Amino acid sequence: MTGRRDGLRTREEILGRSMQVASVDGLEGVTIGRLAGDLGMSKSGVIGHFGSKESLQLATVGAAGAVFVEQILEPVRGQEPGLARLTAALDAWITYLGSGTFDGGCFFCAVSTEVDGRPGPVRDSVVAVTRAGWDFLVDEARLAQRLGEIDDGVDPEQLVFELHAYLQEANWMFQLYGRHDALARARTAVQRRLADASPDAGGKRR
Amino acid sequence: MTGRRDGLRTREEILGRSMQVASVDGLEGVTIGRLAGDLGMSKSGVIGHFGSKESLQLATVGAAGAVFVEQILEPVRGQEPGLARLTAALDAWITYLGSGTFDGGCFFCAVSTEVDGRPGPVRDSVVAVTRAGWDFLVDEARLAQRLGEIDDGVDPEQLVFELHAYLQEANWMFQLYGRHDALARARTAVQRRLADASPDAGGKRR
DNA sequence: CCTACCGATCGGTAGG
DNA sequence: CCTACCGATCGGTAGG
Repeated sequence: MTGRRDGLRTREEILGRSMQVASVDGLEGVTIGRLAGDLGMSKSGVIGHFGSKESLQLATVGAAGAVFVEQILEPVRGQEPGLARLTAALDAWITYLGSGTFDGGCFFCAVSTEVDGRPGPVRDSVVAVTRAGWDFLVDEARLAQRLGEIDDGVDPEQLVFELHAYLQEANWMFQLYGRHDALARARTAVQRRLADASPDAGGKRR
Repeated sequence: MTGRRDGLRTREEILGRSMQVASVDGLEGVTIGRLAGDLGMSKSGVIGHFGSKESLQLATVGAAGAVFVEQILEPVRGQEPGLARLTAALDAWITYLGSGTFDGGCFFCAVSTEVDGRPGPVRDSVVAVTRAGWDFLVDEARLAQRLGEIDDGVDPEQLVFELHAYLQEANWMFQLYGRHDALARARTAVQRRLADASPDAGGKRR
């Protein structure tokens, strides 16, 4: 009984460390020997929980997806669907970028550019998780439009393209240049873009 | 005489291959043995031109910076300074993203997220080159504002934050999802943002 | 530019 | 979960 529980706990410790390492050095930087050294265990003890490095990478992506859901999607479940929830999610997303949850900043910003040129299950998994985040934003934007909170002339996909761009740019600028004002710039950009998309703004075509 | 010329040519062949590999698999993916295999030469033949892997990485970043200057900054030198040149540079930048110049898309998009968590000369070099591109955009935006082509209420850094975000998002979406419409979305976003920043648009505060 | 080699580390397995 | 080990590859050097 305690054996199984300890096994699950060790597995989660491995995944926790693996996410941190991947956020800084990418999924290729997650080597079995390094995790073993960091966690004070043997290589076979690490890999035994997953079977192969690819399985470990897939489990790491899944664990990071769960963190994303927990930090951005869960907190906004209580919000009114539509513009209120969209705004709250973007706010939580920017907060997450500066939260220090991962040592290397946004896990998927780091990992998606790493795997985008390497076909295979790991890439497919990263595509699926990031697409879920993207689709969530588009769905809320579409709903907001149907509710009359966003002007009819706006293309929801184009709107999300721009909003998501601010999030990625903020993480890039913060991580590469250490500029803490990047997060404030993203908030400013999001507010401006949503204000322009409101029906009150007269549409502004698109 | 031909000896020195051949040496320089080989060096450029190594750097050309190194840039391609780095755009797909990152600077850590550029291993001496892999380059040697790809180019049909020995490992010592490759590393002899640079002395160490770090020097090879630095030379690769420098070579990619030269490509960036050649494809984006050189073509817009003939444009009128200010808004015309800013617009032309953004246009050339988006064209570069879809040009197939590098197998893995924008070299610096791939490499900057890789090195942002690894202090050292390679990171410093990537910071310097990307900053030069950023500063170029800010300088042109400031000039455009002084010329009355951009409204006085606009913050040039905030404007460039948003414009640069569209460029990065386009590369991200294109590389990860294979969506060719990402480039058109970036053009749409750039046009809309610049139109909103024009004095004719009445400022729109910021 | 080459061959031949160095110690370290890689992912992974055998056997317990 | 461990030790002990495998072949492959890593960055780099010696000597030519």
